[in-house]
Amino acid sequence: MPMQHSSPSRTTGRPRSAAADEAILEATRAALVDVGWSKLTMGEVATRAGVAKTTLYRRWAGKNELVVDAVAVLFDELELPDRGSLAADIEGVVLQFASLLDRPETKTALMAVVAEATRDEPLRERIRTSIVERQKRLVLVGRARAERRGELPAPADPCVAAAAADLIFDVAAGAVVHRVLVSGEPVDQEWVRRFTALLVGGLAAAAD
Amino acid sequence: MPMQHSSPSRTTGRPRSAAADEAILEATRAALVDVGWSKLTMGEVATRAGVAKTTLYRRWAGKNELVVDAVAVLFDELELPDRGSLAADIEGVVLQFASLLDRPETKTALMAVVAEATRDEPLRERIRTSIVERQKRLVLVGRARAERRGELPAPADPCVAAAAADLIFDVAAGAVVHRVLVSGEPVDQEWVRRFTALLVGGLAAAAD
Amino acid sequence: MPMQHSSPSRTTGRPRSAAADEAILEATRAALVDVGWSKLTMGEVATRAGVAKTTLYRRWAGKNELVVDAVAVLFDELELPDRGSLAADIEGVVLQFASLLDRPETKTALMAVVAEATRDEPLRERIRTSIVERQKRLVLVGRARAERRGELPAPADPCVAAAAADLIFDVAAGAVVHRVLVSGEPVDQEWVRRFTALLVGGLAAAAD
Amino acid sequence: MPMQHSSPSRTTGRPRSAAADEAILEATRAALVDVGWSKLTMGEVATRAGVAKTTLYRRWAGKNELVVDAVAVLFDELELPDRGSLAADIEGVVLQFASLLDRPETKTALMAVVAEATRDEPLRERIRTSIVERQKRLVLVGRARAERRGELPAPADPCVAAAAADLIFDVAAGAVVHRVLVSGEPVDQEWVRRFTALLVGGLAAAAD
DNA sequence: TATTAAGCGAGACGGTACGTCGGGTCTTCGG
DNA sequence: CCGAAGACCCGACGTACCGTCTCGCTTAATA
Repeated sequence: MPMQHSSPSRTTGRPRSAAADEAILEATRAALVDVGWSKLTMGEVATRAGVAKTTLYRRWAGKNELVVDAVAVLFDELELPDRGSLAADIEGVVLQFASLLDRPETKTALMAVVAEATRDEPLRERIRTSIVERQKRLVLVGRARAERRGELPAPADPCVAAAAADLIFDVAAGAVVHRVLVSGEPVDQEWVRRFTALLVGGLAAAAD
Repeated sequence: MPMQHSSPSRTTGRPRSAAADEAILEATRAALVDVGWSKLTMGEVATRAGVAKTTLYRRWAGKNELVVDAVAVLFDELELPDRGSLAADIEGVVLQFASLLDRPETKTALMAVVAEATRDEPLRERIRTSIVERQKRLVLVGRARAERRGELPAPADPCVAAAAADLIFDVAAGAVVHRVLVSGEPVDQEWVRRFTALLVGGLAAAAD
Repeated sequence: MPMQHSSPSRTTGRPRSAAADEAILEATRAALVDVGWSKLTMGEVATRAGVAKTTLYRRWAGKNELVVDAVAVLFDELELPDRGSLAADIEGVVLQFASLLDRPETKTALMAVVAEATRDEPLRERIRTSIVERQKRLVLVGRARAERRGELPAPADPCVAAAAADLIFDVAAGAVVHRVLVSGEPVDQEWVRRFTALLVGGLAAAAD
Repeated sequence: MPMQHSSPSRTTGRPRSAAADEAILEATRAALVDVGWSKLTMGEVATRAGVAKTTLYRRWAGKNELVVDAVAVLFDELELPDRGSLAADIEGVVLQFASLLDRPETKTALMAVVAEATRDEPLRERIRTSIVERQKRLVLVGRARAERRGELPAPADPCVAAAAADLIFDVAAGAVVHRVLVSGEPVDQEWVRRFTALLVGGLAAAAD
């Protein structure tokens, strides 16, 4: 997962330590918690992981890529259990997402790598595949479930459906991120309730 | 505006050059366009501004503070002319905001300083007062206008009104930011139309 | 004494404070004792003297010139009372000179300004007139006294006499300076006795 | 020779470049010639040597230590070939020493580091072992040779002998240094002849 | 089993930027 | 015109990380 090797698969020589990989990612997360993104150094990560700097650079191109990989796994925790209604599903996942964003390692890292990505297309792609697309899947699952429940009509055009899913994703994820990181206000029960009402109401209105 | 002086206003000694201030901020914006946030150096800014590094440090504590001030003024361009309806007002301001975020100096800087701010309370406060609060005002203006037009009911409780404004702000700003910087998709006429429909529908539903 | 003014003598305007001059030199000596030559700064001297940096630069061209003037006055303390014999005179003045060199302000400053002077002819001249020539006078006085006593013959040629005085001066001053600053050994009674014996013996032998 | 390593000899890691050492010292001497001591900068030396500043600081604590090492090697050139008599030996070595002191790199550096050493005991020690002691050896060699020739009596007490050697060293080195650097007069054939006469006369007188 | 190609730790390397300090100059005000 | 205060430009400081490079050593798959 870390880096595409020059040779798609070597066979000779000593294989890379699998243990080192996880130690490095773990050390990266720990360092993010302790010192934050901007004071995170490759040397520090290497030391914490009990590994030489060379080993880091053999696997990741730099700090950006390393941190994306270290943080990406955290976003796999997000789940969408069936809570019985569209509103309940939304409230559940929004709370989950907000509490994930509140963790120090994601809080300090996420916006930073996004900022770096504005001038780095490969990084942008990596973020998209490692983090963004995995969350967007939740929107599709939730939508399908709501349709099955009859809460939302099935879209006529699959292309329109995709655009709608993108919109919902940007609105939901964007609102939470903005609330937490920019406004700096808590995503509490009350806010989630109001946000969900707004979103469900908008979806219903748009469906007419 | 740059830095609070130790004494609110000294009288002795040579006064600080007012011209330098603007030259520095302008140089900062130009450098952001050319090299982006992470490769922006204080030395480079000083050179571009025709100023000594010490002059920068005398006025700003570091790169973060400098960039916030340099970028903040751009957000004052946002306006909310009366376009005749709530939907038209929202579409107008969202398009404005999106095109502002698309400028290279804001695109590269905004997320970066927000990321830094997660570990720096004074910086967070500076961002809030210099950038965030100025935008939030637009929400209040738009809401009042919609109420005057009869598109939205006047809220019973001013406290509830404030929370609603905050929510709308986080949703609108967050959605645009996420669309542009995270999803990396354009905020075009079509997307704005769909987003506005969702938001207006949600507001109408919530008002009932 | 400090600096030759651009106009040999002005008449209009506020005259320079005479008190400032002495305060600055005194502050310079004090700072030399505290921090030594290489960490001595003009700003520090100005602060200690309760004077603005501008005032320093109006009177001295730089650190070198200031320190020469500050230290020069100390060399005026050297005296050559008649101790009854050439050897006693030499012993007396050598001890005086050594104890002067042992003072922290001279110890740290003297070699430093001499070093600077190797690439700065005006400074070399200033050192010569302010410090060196004043000591050389002692040699002439001592020689004349020894001749009056009949310990040394009067030189036939005044030109030869001058060269002899220069030689004695370089030998005496050089030996003490080298002993104190380079060898780092004390100039005690015993050493002075041995040195004087060597010098007087040499003079006597050369006189034959 | 440059700096005592923390571990007397490491085994792991990339070894220090031996070539860099000589390049740095050579660059230091060249820079001394061109710009003198007080305008000599570590950055300039690094650039001239084609080396990073960090490499300098990894090996030497600062400018003082670096310059001592750079200049010390020049003093190894001094030799004391047998010229047949004590006076001839002295004249020879004094001329050698004077011409060494006349070289721009020593002239500007020697007094400077001695001045610095007045407030820096480790530096003083470094100067002593790297420069001073090596010259003092010449005195011992010359003395022994003179005794063998019968020009000087063998000293009864070895302790007295050492003190005498120290005295001669301070007188000879001090006189030359003072003549060249303080008085700023040339050490020509004539001066050397007169000085040697004085010294040999003094030694003879003291031996009685 | 021996070879061998790569991985690995350590740490020196050439760089770039940092934030600070001091130098010497200037610009203001008040005396 | 002097003097204080302090901002100004400049250049050097010594440090921190960067990402790369040598070292000597392990380690496992292949021959």
